Amino acid sequence: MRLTTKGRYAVTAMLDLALSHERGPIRLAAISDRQGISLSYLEQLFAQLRRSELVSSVRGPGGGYRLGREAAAISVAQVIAAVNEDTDATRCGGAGDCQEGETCLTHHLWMDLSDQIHAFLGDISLNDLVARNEIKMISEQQQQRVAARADGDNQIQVTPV
Amino acid sequence: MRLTTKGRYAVTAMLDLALSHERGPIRLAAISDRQGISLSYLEQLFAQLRRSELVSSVRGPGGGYRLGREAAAISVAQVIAAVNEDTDATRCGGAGDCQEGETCLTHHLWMDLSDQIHAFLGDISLNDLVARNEIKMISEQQQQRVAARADGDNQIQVTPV
DNA sequence: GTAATAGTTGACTAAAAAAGTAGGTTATAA
DNA sequence: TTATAACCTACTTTTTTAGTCAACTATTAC
Repeated sequence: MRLTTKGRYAVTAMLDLALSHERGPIRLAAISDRQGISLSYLEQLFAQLRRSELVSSVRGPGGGYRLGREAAAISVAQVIAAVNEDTDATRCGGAGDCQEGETCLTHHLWMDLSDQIHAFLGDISLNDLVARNEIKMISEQQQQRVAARADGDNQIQVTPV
Repeated sequence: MRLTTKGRYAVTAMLDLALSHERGPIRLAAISDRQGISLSYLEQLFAQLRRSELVSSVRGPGGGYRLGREAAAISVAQVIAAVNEDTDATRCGGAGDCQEGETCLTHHLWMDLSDQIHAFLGDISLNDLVARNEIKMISEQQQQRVAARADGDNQIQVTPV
């Protein structure tokens, strides 16, 4: 079982996509700015997300990424699984051959825990997250911060959305 | 968030203690044999478990480890916490300063997940595990295997308990 | 008192994974 | 035809895991 920055980044990036998907394809550079994730790292993650068909891409100028299907049909568990973070808590991957081919003493405990985590993460869709008030507020603050930063850096007036 | 062999070993070893605690202090070497965990590694884990007062030790011949308090009063969550596996799913440890001092987009999601895992693992005591039938059966098989191994290796007749 | 037992401690190591970097290639819209 | 942005591969650094090793101390039994 591991849940690290990688899985968290993937979910955060997907949520960013979900929040702004009506604005057409979203550039990874924009996600990088808003979420503070390195562009190169995002590229790696999105390669995996694409293979799992959770996103689709548009190349060239004006291009970027879209959600592969509606936000209500993408669960947090699917996003985490796509970047190879296994939410399985057992050592044996559920096979029960944890200790020299036999079942280890705590196998059933980890199975139960895995089920819990799966049930929890599998039941939350990106749409559910988009609807949450805390998330809406954080998203707005992030957009303002990015706009302010562009303003200060380049003296370019950014048109508010 | 991480749950690895370390935490699993700790819980397994503590459960082994709980299963045989009426036989007096248990040597780590015996746990090592039954559970297939390296003795040196067990020593490290038990040093941490001792600091958290989850076990007490008896030195010298006939010595070993005992549970620090009754099995019903030790939760799986406490054991895992004792060996430094944090069941916290956030990056910030719950502080909410995940992204350059601000709260990241998915902070609340990971907080909720942490709560779920904590609630689940905190509610299961070693005693609960001891009472489970699958675990009783696995424990018996392990004892038989160890006895058979000693028999074959040394031609020593082991007195059954 | 001496030997055996069993916990106690700390330093060290190999392997794996995570996290991030760097540099180039390809498709496409303007 | 040029700028853009996805795509891809290889590499590096850092952290963590999962151990090993060696020496030390307390206690019991003879």
